[in-house]
Amino acid sequence: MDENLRKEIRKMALQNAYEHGGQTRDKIILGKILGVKAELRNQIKDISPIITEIVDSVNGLDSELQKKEIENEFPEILIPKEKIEEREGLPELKNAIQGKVVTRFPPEPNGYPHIGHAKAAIINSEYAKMYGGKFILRMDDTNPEAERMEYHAAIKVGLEWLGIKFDQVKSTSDDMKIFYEKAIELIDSDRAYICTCKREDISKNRRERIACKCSKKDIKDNQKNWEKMREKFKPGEAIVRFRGNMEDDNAVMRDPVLLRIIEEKHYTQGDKYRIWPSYDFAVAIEDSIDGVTHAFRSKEFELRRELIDALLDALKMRKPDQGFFSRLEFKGMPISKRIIKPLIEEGKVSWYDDPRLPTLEALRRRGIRPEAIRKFIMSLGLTKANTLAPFDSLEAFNRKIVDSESIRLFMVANPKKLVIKNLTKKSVEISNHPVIDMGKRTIEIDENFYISSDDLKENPIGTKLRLLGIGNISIIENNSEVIAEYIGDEDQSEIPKIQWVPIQNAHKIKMIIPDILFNENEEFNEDSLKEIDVYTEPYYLELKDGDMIQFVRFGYCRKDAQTQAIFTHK
RNA sequence: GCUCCUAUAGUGUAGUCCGGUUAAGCAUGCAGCCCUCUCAAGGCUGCGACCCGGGUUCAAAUCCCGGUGGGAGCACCA
Repeated sequence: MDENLRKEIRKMALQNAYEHGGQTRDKIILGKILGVKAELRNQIKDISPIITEIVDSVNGLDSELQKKEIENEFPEILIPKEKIEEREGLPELKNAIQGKVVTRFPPEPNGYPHIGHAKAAIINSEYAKMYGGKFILRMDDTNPEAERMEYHAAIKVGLEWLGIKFDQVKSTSDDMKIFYEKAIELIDSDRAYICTCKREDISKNRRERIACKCSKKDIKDNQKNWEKMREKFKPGEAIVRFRGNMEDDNAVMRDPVLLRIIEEKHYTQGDKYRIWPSYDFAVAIEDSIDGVTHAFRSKEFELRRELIDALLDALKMRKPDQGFFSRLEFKGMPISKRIIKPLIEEGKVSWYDDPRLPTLEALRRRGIRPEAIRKFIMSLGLTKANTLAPFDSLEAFNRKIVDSESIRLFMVANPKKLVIKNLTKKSVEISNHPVIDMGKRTIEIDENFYISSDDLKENPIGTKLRLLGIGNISIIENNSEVIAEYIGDEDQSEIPKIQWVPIQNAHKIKMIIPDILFNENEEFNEDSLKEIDVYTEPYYLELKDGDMIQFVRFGYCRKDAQTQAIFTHK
């Protein structure tokens, strides 16, 4: 046993003892030394007793002696350990070549974009950015019954607001001719057949893993029926099915639908087509021909991975790598149209931009910044575990961004009139931000103010308050209005500091305070939107709509209009 | 019912593939202190976790087996 090794072990033992109250353990030291010197792993029997001996010896010293030895022999131990550097951003991709990664975000234009869309768009776009690759926005519009131009536009606006840049924008419906070619190819090679069974029967057979009679038809029949699908068959009478495996454990593989007849007018293609590809068929082909190398989507699609691979194999087309992530939803904030739509119809929620909703438009109105959303989503990582993120977390990111650009203003809720008897000041100058130079504003004052009754004790007579920027007062009367006397400017830190608004030029606004829509028991929260009348300084009128404000001692708000502000967060 | 995915502090995650260098890292939250004419931001300190049970191994959050909890799919929606 060479001396250097003994010394190294002793150093480790001392360090570990030092970090753990003067005691260490041989198993831990063994693990540590094997971690550093992998070559010792086949000599465990030899070094174990030595480690035990050294550890015992170190444990036998009192901490003073340990420290002395460290100082003399291994002073480097005393230097605080450097923090382990955390990986920035998303985990590395498999099979990714710098400059050759292509990702895509394929939303269906059937609703307003929300935080879930943001997650998919951000993850895919970050990967393209990370590898210097290409990022595609593809409107996945293969169900004419659901797609609308209004949604298409809203999605683009939302993504633009998020600051997501695309190298290419397209629609799945641009490639209808290709879907037809590929469908014919599958029919001609007997990898697909036309099924004319009833919808319920198909579903039942699928559940029971039974093949239907249509799957036994020969290629010629299928080719004939394909032609009939183009005009003669009515919607629902015939579909193209992939020959998968009716007995597969993965139900998705049980002869899935590839194309079906829909006669609804499409929002961009009109009535040019009546046979439309299903999601699986369209995505498989699109990702392949678009050159997508890595396709990430939420995990409810996980079982489709096998189908998409099988489809592309049958067509001898290139396959992308597929990845999945958990859906993102906030506690008490529904994401699905199924839940939001009735709320709007019942008038419980005003519209898709209601600040209680997790739509991008609502988040924007509420004062959440795109950069906060990006950081937040990146902080969630690529996990497949269910995420029910607390809104707190997003707020924390947002607060840090918004703090440096929010002007500090005074605002009084639950106002109570205050008269200061002996105040001679006619105006005060107050700085717009405590650390950043955002200028100052002058507020004209007289002896009449609003202060918040929240800042008054039950029996406030005799209490002292400091009106921020003005000075100290002592309360002498508390009836319908509070009467106080001015007692000087001295900064006495034990006096509570409060904000105020001069009555003579107070500006009344409506403060909207959004809260979660559904409580723990998933019942609608009747108090989810509070609207209170509050008074602000007149300076509020000089701000632009959309500006962020921090009302001192209240929280961050976004100016929504001259007479209305929305509470963002504390 | 069948199939798949998933499980780390109050919450969200890193680490898990390839067992040891971390008696588990970060953020948020909470508590305290500093700074400050805000209950903000910033700085510092503290609190707090490997779902359960077996097994393999000198060594398991990590590998294996068996449970349990949560989610998803079984559409002519995507």
